[in-house]
Amino acid sequence: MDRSVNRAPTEGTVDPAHSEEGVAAIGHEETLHLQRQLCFAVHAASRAFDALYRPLLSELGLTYPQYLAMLALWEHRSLTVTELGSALRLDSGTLSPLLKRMESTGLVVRERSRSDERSVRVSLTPSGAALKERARTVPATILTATGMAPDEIATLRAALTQLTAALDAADTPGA
Amino acid sequence: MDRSVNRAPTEGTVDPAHSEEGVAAIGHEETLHLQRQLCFAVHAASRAFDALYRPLLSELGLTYPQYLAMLALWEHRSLTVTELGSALRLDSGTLSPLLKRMESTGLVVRERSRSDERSVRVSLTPSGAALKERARTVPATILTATGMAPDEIATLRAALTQLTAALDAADTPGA
DNA sequence: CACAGATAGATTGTACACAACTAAATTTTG
DNA sequence: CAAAATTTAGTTGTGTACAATCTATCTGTG
Repeated sequence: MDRSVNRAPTEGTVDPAHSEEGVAAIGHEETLHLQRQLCFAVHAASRAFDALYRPLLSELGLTYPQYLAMLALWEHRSLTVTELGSALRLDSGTLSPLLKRMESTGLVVRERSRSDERSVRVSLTPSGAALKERARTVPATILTATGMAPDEIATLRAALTQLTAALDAADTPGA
Repeated sequence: MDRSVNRAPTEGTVDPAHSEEGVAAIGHEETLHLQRQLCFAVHAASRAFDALYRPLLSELGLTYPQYLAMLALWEHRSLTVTELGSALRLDSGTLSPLLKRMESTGLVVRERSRSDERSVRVSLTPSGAALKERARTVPATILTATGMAPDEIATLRAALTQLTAALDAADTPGA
């Protein structure tokens, strides 16, 4: 099948929006429309980012989640699995195999902490640290692709960060 | 490990932002900071949505991507796999197994078109159509959780839709 | 009609992502 | 200090998600 998936539905096979912005009266039952869902817009943007990053990162031998992990490690040099999970919002079920793959490609090393044998410290190898230089061109490429000005990006990022915090809070009623 | 992942890093183990909004001078090399990446904010929001929807949809016997597929089908009653892929921005490698699972749970039926034996039409079963009634409460629950006003949501959704279109365009230089 | 090319889905392989569970180590408590 | 509770990673199972590839079918051209 078509490998370029379904980019830019310029010729909507399924008519993308019934009226684009009917923000006003939503009296009856239009709340279950796909194009009206904020969650879908977020989901679609996330996958579009992934598709754009994929070929760039492939040259560096990284997947997109691995790139996010490297961003955290380039900043902190060394983190425990829990700290990395906290930064990336990922749990051990995702991180354990991801870090194992990154260790097998020589970007990081994992070693049990001597002071607390429960924790595993993930550290950059020289090779992993050196990769930062090759990654420097990535952000500018992505920035250009967004077609947005830096302040617009900052605004959007802030809105999303706040949204995420609100969703988290709603998801943890008690705590 | 902790199953509640790493929600609300209220007590930043890895200090979430070095200065929150240093939108101004980014002269040197701060472009590779995790918290500065719009892509990460989008990615995090997407996963936060998924976590919030999960328990709600679980009661309906749906996963989040399956819910999105149902939204499209509740609107159109019946779609080919390609049309559904176009609406959801998913390819056949994802949709084939997903639809097979939905068929096994009795929500949809799949049948080869007589007019074009290559295409497969996905249609709601009575059970799948009836599920819409039980799903009606979902959007309001999510809306409340966002803590946003409807017009704020519309604005954010529009910004994300535009961003997605820009990323798609950049990803398809020629076409 | 023959046949090259295009199209529709399915399949295979790799990589997230999370729930549920397990094992091991540490901390808290009585 | 010993038992209970907590914390830290890892493992297993299910479900996306996409690239690459495959088969079947259809379409266009001569």
